[in-house]
Amino acid sequence: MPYSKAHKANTRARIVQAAARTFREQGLGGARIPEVMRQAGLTHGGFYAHFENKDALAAEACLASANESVERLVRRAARTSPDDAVRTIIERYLSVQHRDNPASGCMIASLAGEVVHSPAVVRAAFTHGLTDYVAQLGTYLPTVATDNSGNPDQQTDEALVLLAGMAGALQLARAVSDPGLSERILDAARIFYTRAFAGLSVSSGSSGQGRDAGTGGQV
Amino acid sequence: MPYSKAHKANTRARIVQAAARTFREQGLGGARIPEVMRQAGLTHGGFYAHFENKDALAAEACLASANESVERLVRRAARTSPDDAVRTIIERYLSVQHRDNPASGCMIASLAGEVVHSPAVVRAAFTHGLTDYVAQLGTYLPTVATDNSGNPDQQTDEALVLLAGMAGALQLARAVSDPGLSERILDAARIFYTRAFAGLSVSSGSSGQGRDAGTGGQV
DNA sequence: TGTACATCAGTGAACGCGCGTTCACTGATGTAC
DNA sequence: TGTACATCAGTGAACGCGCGTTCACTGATGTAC
Repeated sequence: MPYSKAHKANTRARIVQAAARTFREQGLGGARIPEVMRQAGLTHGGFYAHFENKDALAAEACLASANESVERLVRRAARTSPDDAVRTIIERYLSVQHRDNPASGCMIASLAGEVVHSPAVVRAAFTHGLTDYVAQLGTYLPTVATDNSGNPDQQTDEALVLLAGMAGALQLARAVSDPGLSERILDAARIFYTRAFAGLSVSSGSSGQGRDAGTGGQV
Repeated sequence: MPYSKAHKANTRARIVQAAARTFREQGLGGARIPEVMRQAGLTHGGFYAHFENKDALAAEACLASANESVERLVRRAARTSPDDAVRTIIERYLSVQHRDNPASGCMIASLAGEVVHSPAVVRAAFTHGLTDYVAQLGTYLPTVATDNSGNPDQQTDEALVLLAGMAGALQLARAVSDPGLSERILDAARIFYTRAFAGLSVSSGSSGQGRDAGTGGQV
């Protein structure tokens, strides 16, 4: 019985954490296994003692990233007044910090485009992570933005729209090569979604709010 | 002087068209040059007589796809009453047909996620294409959804938000492995953006409207 | 308590496939005579 | 007008790199005696 069971589990967790960051930063295709292992303080050969293949790791990374974001949502909401929760979430999501720090950011925005071309394991994990995130996000929404048809799942619908909209805007802000356009996308989307989902008070100003140095655009 | 100049230009155009479809369908990383050339009725060796490398082709494909979409926007708007233009655009964009036919669909939704990791040529072309598309989309917007601060570029801001939101929703609808969730994303987003950008009348019903067979989700 | 042993997490060289790219060749075409 | 020729678009075999994956090995650890 060499090493404790905890030791291997610990190592595995380190690999998943490294993968969660690297995949978000480099994409599913761009991230390389040797790089992930190096980030976890290991060499590439040991990888297959922990995972079946790269796709299996990608799947776990999706779930880990989503959990990370959900927990951050919960922690952040606990600190603010309920009314401010949505506004704060939107402002953080559509901030320059989030745009510039994909490694610690929302995995939906980072991976959605590539997941379409990924095998079932990855897509299933992505779907699961997205569902969790949306469920949590929905709990902060006022349930007034879309309609009043009495649909009990309305909060989820709104959360889906908000998440999709923010993720789309963040992606475009990252993709575009014109810095002015990039900020413009963030600003316009921030103002629009704040108004639509967080009541009427809009904080104007360009990409503001979190411009202080910090842990960087974490969502 | 073998062959006419028109002959080579013609071939080149065929390659770009094939690339525009293949890149949108398979992604920038997933599309392979031999496959593109085969789609254009050629073999892979001839490729470098027309383009410097794969990235140069990707850049041209971005522009071609964007032009295709802009022209479709213009043609479609010319057929409907001005008030219905936005509604029609939103309903088409967020349709099951568009989701299931990326090859002829919006290149923003298909490529945004990968463009982030692409070299400058591709990002520049993507940015250019996006700018053109947004400019055209802006001309159909009523300029009432965001604010009334008198900003002369407000239509562009709104178009950016609308495009980002729709592209994000379409991407998620494609990425998710649960068909029910996929349709739900499209439905929720369609209702939301129609309400926000095309006045009050909402066409409910699930993913409806364009369910007839057709040329397939072209945007 | 100390020591030999069995286990297996982790190492790093090597393999092999896929794909972008190159290159020597071919054959279809327009021009010159 | 017909024919030889020069050009170069297009062919397809081959190259080479990157990266996922494999594998023989090592050495750190917990257990048995």
